[in-house]
Order: sequence, then C-alpha cells, then structure tokens
Amino acid sequence: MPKVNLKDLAKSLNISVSTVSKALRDSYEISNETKKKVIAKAQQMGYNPNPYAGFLRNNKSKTIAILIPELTNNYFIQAISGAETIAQENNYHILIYATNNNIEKESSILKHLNNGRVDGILMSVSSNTSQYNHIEELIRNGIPIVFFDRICHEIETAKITTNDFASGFMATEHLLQTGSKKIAYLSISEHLSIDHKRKQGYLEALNKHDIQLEKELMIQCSDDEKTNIDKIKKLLTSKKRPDGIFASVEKLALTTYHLCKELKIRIPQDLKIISFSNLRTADLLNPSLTTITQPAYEIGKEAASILFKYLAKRKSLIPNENIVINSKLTIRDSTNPDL
Amino acid sequence: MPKVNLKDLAKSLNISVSTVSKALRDSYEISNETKKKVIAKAQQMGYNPNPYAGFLRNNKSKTIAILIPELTNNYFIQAISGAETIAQENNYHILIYATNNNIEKESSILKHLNNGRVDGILMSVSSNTSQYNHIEELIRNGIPIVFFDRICHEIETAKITTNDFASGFMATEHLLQTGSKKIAYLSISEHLSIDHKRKQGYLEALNKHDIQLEKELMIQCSDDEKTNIDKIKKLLTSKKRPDGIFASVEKLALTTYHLCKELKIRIPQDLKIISFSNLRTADLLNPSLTTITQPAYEIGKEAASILFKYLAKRKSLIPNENIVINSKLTIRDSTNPDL
DNA sequence: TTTATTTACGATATCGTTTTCGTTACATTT
DNA sequence: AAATGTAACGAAAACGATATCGTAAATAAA
Repeated sequence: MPKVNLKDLAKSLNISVSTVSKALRDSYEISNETKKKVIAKAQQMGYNPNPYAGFLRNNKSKTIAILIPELTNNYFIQAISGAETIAQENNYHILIYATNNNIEKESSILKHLNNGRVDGILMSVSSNTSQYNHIEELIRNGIPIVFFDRICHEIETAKITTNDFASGFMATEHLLQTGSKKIAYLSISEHLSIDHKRKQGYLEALNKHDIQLEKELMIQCSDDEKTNIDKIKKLLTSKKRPDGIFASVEKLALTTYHLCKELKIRIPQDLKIISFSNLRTADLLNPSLTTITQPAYEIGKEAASILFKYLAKRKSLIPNENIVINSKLTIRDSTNPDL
Repeated sequence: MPKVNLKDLAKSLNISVSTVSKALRDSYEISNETKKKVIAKAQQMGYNPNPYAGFLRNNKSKTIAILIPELTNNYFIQAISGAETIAQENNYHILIYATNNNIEKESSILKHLNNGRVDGILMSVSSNTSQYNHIEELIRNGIPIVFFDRICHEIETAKITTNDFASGFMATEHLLQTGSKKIAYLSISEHLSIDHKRKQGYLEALNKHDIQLEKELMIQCSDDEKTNIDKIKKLLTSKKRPDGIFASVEKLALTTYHLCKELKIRIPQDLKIISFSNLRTADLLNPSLTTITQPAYEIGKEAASILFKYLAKRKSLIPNENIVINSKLTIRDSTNPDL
C-alpha cells in the first residue's frame, strides 16, 4: 500500500512537512545535506506527490483541454498529435473532448471546464457554432483559449489557420488550368469561417478568369452523410453537370469518389476533383487524389506552443493574433488532364 | 471575476458552508426550502465547484487515461472515439497519451499516473513492452487497467481483443482460396500477442493445406518505416517472390502498395494482398483492399464500459477476463482472382 | 412533565500540498 | 558587548469541498 505522502516522509525523517516539501522543490532555504536525505528517502519510499493537492493550492493543473468537432478525422488527429508532442515536452496533460458538431454538447463541455479543471483550451469550434457567449465566459474567467482551424473571429485571442482563401483560389485555378470549365464547390458549413474563405477563394478565381458563377454549382453540405449523398448525386446527374469539383473537406471528396464509382463517372476524364485533405492514402486512391494539404501536425504544435507560452507567463489574456501556416498543393491523377 | 465558491455562497445566504454543500448534494439533512434557496443562489451567482478540491477530498477524479502507441492510427482513433462516447455518458474525462512505441515513455507516463491523477486506465501496450513491473505497480496501487488490442497476458485484468487467431487463419485461407501459393506474413512486432496470434493463424492455415512454411516469407517488420521498406522490397524482388501477402497491420499493407507501384508489380494479378485494417478508404484504393476489420469503435466502448463498471463498484481489482469481439473479412479487389 | 426522537443545521477536521511567517542558532559587524 | 545579518528549519494557514460529529429546537413517546 505505498501511498506515501509528505507527512509520512517527514515522520520517517524526523523533520517537518514543510522542510520536506521545500527540499523536494529545491528551495534555497534548505541545506544540501537535508535535500539529499529527503530526496533519497522519497526515492526509497516511492513518494509520488498527489497532483490534486498541488492543483488546489496553486490553482494550476498542468492540464489543457482539446475540443474538436470529431475524432475520426485525419486533420484533427494530426493536429492533436502535434499538440500532444508539445504538451509532453512541457509536462502538460491533455483532456480530449469531441463535440460531434453539436453546439449544446460543446457548450456543456465548456461549462464543465469553466472551473479551473484546465489551465487552457485548444479548440476548433463546432461547425454550427454561431453564439459565442459560452466561449467568452471562459476567457473572462481567466481560462485562455487558442483556436485552430475552425476559429471564432469574434473572440480576441490567438488563432491558427491555414491560408484558406489563397488555397481555395489555388485549388480553383488548378482545376481551370487542367481544363475544367464548370467547377462546383462543395461546402461543409456556412457557419464556418474556413469554409467561407475557401469559397471566397473559389469565387475570386472564377472572377479572375471571367467565369460567371452558377449558383447551382455551390452545394451546401452538412454533417449528415445521407443528405450530402443526395445533394451531390443530384449535382452529378443534372444536365448542368460540372466537370470539376472542389471539395472544401476530405469527407465530401470521398463521398464524391463513391458516387462516381456508382454512377460510372470517370475521374479525371469526366470530372476532375481536388480537395482539402489530410488523407495519408491520397496517392493510393483510384485515381490518386489531388489535394490541398494542411500542415495539421504543425498547426497543432503551433497552437499548443502559443498556449503554453502564455500559460508560462501566467498571462491568461492572449492578445489577438492570426497565425497562418500555408497549405500545400499536391497534384495527382484526379486532376490530370492527360488521362 | 465570478470565481465563487461555497464560502461565498454561504455568506450571501447567511448559512454555513456545510449546509450549502449538503444542499447542493441533495442531502437528506437539508430541508427542501433551503435546498431551493441554495440552488437558486448557486445558479444566480454562477457557482461552479472546484473539481480538485473534491478530488482531493474523495480520492476520485472522474478521469481516466488512455495510453496508446500512436495517435495517427485509424484503429486507435476509432477505439478512443468509442471510449470517449462512453466516458461522456458517464461524466468521465479522458486524458490521452501517446507512447510512440517507446517503452521508456510508456513507463514514464505510467509513473506520472501512479498517484491518483486518474481513477483508471485504458491501454494498448507499446509494441516492445516486455517487462510489466511498471504496469503491475499501478494495479497494486489500486488503479485498475483494462487492456485492449495490444494486451498484456501476464497481468490479471480485463482484456478486449479481436479473434486474432481465427482472423489470421481466415485471412490466410482466403489468400489460398483465391489462388495464392506462396504467402508471406508481414509481422509488426514479435513482442505483441496480437501479432503472435495472427501469425499462428497464418501458420495453422498453411498447415491445414499442407503447405510447407518457408521462413523467408515471414518478414519481421518494426516501427521504422525505412527498414520496413527495405525488407519488403527485398521480399518482393527476390526470386522466391510470394504471390500473396498477409499484412498484420494496415501500415505494412500500405507500404506494400507503394512498393508495388514503384516496382510495377500488379495487384492482384502478380500479388494478392490482405490486411488487418481500419482504413475508411479501403474500397477506394487502387485496387481496393481486402481487409480484416476490427470493430474498433465497439472495442473502445467495451473497454471503457468494463472499466466504468468496476469504478462504479469501487472495485479496483478487475478479475481476469478475455473479451473477444470478432473482426470481419471484407473481400475486395486486392485478392480478386478474376482480374 | 419528563424523556426520547426526529429535523435541520453549524463547527470542524480532513484530503496533501505549498507558502508565509516565525524562530532559533550562529556568524558578522559596530 | 550590543546590534545586525544569515542560514536552516518548523508551525500553521491557506486552497475548496466533503463528511463526521455535535447541538439546538421541535415533535413524539413515556
């Protein structure tokens, strides 16, 4: 039953609890001899400090939370992985919460966190988040939040994103340059800033090349896979079928792939596809998928680094800052004009 | 600065702290009137209990840890997702740790957890784990551990796995039935029970069909992608090249896909491939990949459920139990004999 | 009326740390 | 010799909640 605490240590050394505590924290008040003895005894007795006692005393938990819309998503997992790496380096612990794109769940989780359980939060907002009260309250209570990817412009803090507008522009231009004339945009949520920016890039590229926007080509998808399938199928079987598709998120590109298989639409001959994606098997798909890939791991690292920087400073108010880490276009067969 | 605690509530209500505490916990000692008042006031003042004070007092943290070898792995993510669902239902929180297949890191993380920070642990052991002292100590200290997938037979507790032996047997037989004569097995780690069982299934299938094992066909891979590439490339370019491959994990199948592309080996005509995998794009690969898929989400749910069951009982010693959730074979083109 | 019993609440110890503030004993300065 | 300084330690008060007592008043039983 080696549940040894400071008191036990003190007793077995015949010194006071405070001396033991200070010795272990390497205080200048304690002589080197005593420190050696204490450390040796602690080692021997297998002392392991109770974290919660310290948290209570110091109002610091060495723990952060990561809130993401969904776990089963390559982008978010890579971002978490990056954040986790930095957390381990800083001896921080990570609590994970999936909001499942449910604003009530997001709000409820944040309420639970609004009590000192975590020192800070990394989050990507739920896609239908349109009220920010529950987020602002955390910050008012001194719990800093750093946003990544699905950010919240309305809140003053650090935000890590990729160059969504430029990437959307680039993706669309790539489709144009590889021969597409009628390009559709698959949107995942009208409430998301990233989606909006990618769409703006799409529109700007069309504009630059003097292409009239056809509204039927902008498909508003959602988290409901079934209605997505219906909408995209309708798009692909309409007489005004596009010859190029720009998917704002990976999931929609994969749905399109499935539908093309079903509808015998050839990629890239009949339809070219480009998508934001962190799929590691993009080059093994049939055909391989041209992607805009976000440096998700780096984004996670950066977000965590910024948070820890301010936590170390004991500053809970993080000034507004927009950090952009560029995505990379990887051209593959799904937009190959020579196939 | 709404950092209101029980004392503040008590003061503003002119009653004692203990009464407030009991009222909020719906104690029978408190009258309904008082309860109403307290609850209303708590609501009004935005009271949010400090979790760590309670944890300290009760020696319970409503938190569990999940330790996995790596985050960027479809199987583990789905398992985490399942566990997270159950955790949210039970109002438990989840700390995530990646061991990166590093036994020292695993050991160090477990040491950090050996102090009441978590009530219990869900874990998949690091692939080179061969000593179990660091794990046994946790259990001795009353922190229950449930294993999933990469389990530790030597420790008495609940273990959730899939039917690895039968699945290995089935995979190998499927290759035989689709025409493969020389079947290679790609192993990920000789220290892993799951690998060992899958391999036994492979050997048993060969035996059943009176096929002599050729030792050069059992490739011992690792976490080092480079040496894996070398070994598999050597296998694929040898004169005794196999015409079927059974990959024990997804990663090795993907490496093989890449190498086949590079070496112009046609799948499935020249080489058939089957693999354990939770890839969601298995059917979109070129060619689509025949998989043995574990119900990872369910495995995660099951593991968490068992842990919570014992935590609710305040029983920290979980009796030994082997729970098997069967995998499913999905036949696709990578083993299609008619292509 | 006296003695139990119940109801509703308060005082206080406790969980295990950290930290402030004393308090020695001894060395150093005037 | 008196005053000051310093090094090394201990006592005790936090941190915020919970649970064990105790106790007053009100009710019931004798």
